[in-house]
Amino acid sequence: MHNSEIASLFDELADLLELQGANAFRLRAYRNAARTLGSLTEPLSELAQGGAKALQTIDGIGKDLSEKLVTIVETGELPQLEELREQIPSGVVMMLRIPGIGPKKVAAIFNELGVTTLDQLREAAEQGQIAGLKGFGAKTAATILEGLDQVEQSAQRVYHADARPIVNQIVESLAALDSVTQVSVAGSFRRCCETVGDLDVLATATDSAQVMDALAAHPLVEKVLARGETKQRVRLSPLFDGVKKLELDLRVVPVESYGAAMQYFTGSKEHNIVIRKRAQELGLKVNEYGVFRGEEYVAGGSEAEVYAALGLPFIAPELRENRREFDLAAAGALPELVTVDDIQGDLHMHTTATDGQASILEMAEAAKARGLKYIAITDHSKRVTMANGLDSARLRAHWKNIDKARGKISGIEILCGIECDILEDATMDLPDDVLAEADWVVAVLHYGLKQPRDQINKRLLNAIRNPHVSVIGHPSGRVIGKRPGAEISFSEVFQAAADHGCMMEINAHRSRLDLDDVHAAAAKDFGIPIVISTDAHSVNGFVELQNGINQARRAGLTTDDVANTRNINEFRKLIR
DNA sequence: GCCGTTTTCGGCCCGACTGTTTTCAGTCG
Repeated sequence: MHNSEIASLFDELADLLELQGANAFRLRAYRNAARTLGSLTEPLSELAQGGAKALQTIDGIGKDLSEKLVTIVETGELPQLEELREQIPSGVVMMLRIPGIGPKKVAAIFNELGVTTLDQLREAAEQGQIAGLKGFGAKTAATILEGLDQVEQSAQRVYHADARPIVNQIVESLAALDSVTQVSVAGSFRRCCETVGDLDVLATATDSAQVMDALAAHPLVEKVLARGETKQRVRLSPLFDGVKKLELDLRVVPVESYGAAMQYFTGSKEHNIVIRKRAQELGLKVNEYGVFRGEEYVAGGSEAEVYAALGLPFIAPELRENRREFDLAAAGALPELVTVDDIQGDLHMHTTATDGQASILEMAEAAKARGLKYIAITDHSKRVTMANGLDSARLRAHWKNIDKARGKISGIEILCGIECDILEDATMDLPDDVLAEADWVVAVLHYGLKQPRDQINKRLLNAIRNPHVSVIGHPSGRVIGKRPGAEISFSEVFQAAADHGCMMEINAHRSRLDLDDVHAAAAKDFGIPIVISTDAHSVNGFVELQNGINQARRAGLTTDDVANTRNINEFRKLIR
């Protein structure tokens, strides 16, 4: 069973226990554990070989949870969970996803009305049974009916890239108001998470009512869900088809609290729990209004002030996940994060030779316009028949065309590359003598991803040991690890890459973001050069670079860690 | 259920908003 599946068992257990009214701190222990397990880079099935004791070295895993983990790994199930599932139908757990309805209300609905499915819930609400329950009323019944419509939607999250234009429009329109002095986005969007569940916007203003009125009247706002003195929650209409309706929280705060509020609402929750504990230890209190010693205001105008009051340097939002930012801060070793402007080359893209939409020259011109100094054209190899992949002869002809294109454009270098499949039998899709002629070889797995872990590992290791392979694309949990039974041993793969001078790619395409932040951070620890590539299939594809940068920053990468921040000559030296 | 330079008990971050109440519990972030 994969780590993320095991993590979701713990999350499910927490949901079920919560419906039974279990101690809140016990629930937190399960949820913390689920979060930690989900972000491990080594398979739990392997770690569990060392027994319960070995698992207890994982933060947040104690005696009880380590024993449960061993049971799960050995038997594939957990008796306690099975038992709870029998007591509480899955439809009841689904009710927890209705906005505005929590465990207490769901438990009441289940226990007092015997409602066990969402359909029954809708019926009960429509017939007035819900409003008749103690502690419930007409409003709650209406909330449930409305929420039921959103349940399916609310499971989705929205790509950062899709939320960006929405955020920009709203922030810009609020910034234009007379009474607004500062406005900015906070939350998971500001932390540059790959996806966002909702949006948080913060403002300082001389007239908070004007700001809230303006937001309510914004063309992107579909409905005001709640409004108070300092806080307004709205539902947005989608900017594109197929993107879910985001909810947005606007908070209007005093100028002296702006930094504290930014810090508070940027999160993450886990980062802030550490912040608040640290404050307590220093005899201080931190909330969204500032840092206080007793009643006395100590800091809060800027985030830097807040961190300084706690004896900390400013920590970049992307790092605020309580992973290792506090250790790095203590060691004075917070990284200076790579930015999108640092990138000089893009090393993964397609043309009309295979499944791209633009010619070599068009891609080169678009890359140049984007400010890039070099690119690698990396069309598919023959195994990818669906994309009209190239065999040796077509590839050599394609490289000749690249050479011709070089003569028609100046100011950008074009490398002759190939995205070569690593076949199911662990050999490469093209012969070594062809790969040897390439400037740049991206080795990837497209097929046979459900093979056993050992075979997947073997394929990756073989590619890494092939001296003609420049970089491994798609190596992370995204493509491989999340497929049951096919997790890879990251330390083995990363160690091999480090030993052989093989790079690792952060694939920036939003829907196949690969080598995510957690794995990129692990790769950095092994000293592997990392390239951030767009996998562009059209001239518009380069905008995706930002997604890769987001992951790189969340991984704590600097310009030194990212190979394609170097100029072409320095970059060539890194290619083995 | 986890954790410990206050270590085997007693803590565990903090506040806003809503609805159903008549002073507060539930939910959310």
